[in-house]
Amino acid sequence: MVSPYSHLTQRVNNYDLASTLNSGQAFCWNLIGPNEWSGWVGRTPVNILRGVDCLRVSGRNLSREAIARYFQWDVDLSAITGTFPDDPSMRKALAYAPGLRILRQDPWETVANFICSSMKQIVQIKQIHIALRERFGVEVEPGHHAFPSWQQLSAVSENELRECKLGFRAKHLAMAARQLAAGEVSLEAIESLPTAEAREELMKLRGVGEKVANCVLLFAYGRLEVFPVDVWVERAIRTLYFPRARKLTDKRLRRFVGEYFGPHGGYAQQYLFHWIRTAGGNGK
DNA sequence: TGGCAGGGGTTGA
DNA sequence: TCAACCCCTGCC
Repeated sequence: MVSPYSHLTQRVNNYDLASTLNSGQAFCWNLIGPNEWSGWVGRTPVNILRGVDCLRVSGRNLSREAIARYFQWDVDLSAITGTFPDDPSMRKALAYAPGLRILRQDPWETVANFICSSMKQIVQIKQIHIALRERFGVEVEPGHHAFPSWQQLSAVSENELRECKLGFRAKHLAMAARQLAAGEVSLEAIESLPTAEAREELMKLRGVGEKVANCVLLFAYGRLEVFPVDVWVERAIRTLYFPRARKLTDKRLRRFVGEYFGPHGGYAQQYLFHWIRTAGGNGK
């Protein structure tokens, strides 16, 4: 039986869909027309269109609740950005993409994506993501393969994963899937843990260090205070906030970002990262 | 067209 | 603290 194709329309203001889908937090979205993207919410393939004052989502068997949660369109963005520190760089980053949101993605898909992200650029991460879907995912609609679950990937060999251009990350992903299958870590249980303990649990997974764990906490578990520091952000923080510091240890930098950027530091980080990466940090 | 450097990180010694 | 891990992209 073919499930019904439907549309959902949500009135929004201050939602920058392009920046949100193109800011290195999700890897399953493709631009298919002016202001229109094709991608996934969990195991549901959807298209989303940015209208003048609304978002229009189309797909089969849409759940408004699941879509709203993924796109976080009910979130009061000004209440979040209002807690950001008021300094020249932060103001420029905010002005550059004022409606940028942090999505709420599936934990396993996020773990897998970020295990694959190490030493890779966004284009390459997307290629790996697509290869994993097409090779191992279930075809839920003609031509649309859902991202493979950890149950599915736990039965896949390291060599088969290597064929998806994972390189040395193949071993990490295969082992992480097997650890989940063996019950060593529960992604569901992490939902209710305090952030520090949740991070420790995630870091038990092979291929998940502090940076990847922080990305998963921020993009999948909604821990908006968590501030992942990668080489882009590190460079940006050093240039923007410590231009004259010859010696700024990693420890001091981490303490600074944890304290300075406040209760939604992860959100602030996403604005800075997107601005630095796409505008070069010069406020274009 | 080919050679080379370097990349959004983790692991293990 | 640091090399090793794969291999793709961008640049010359």
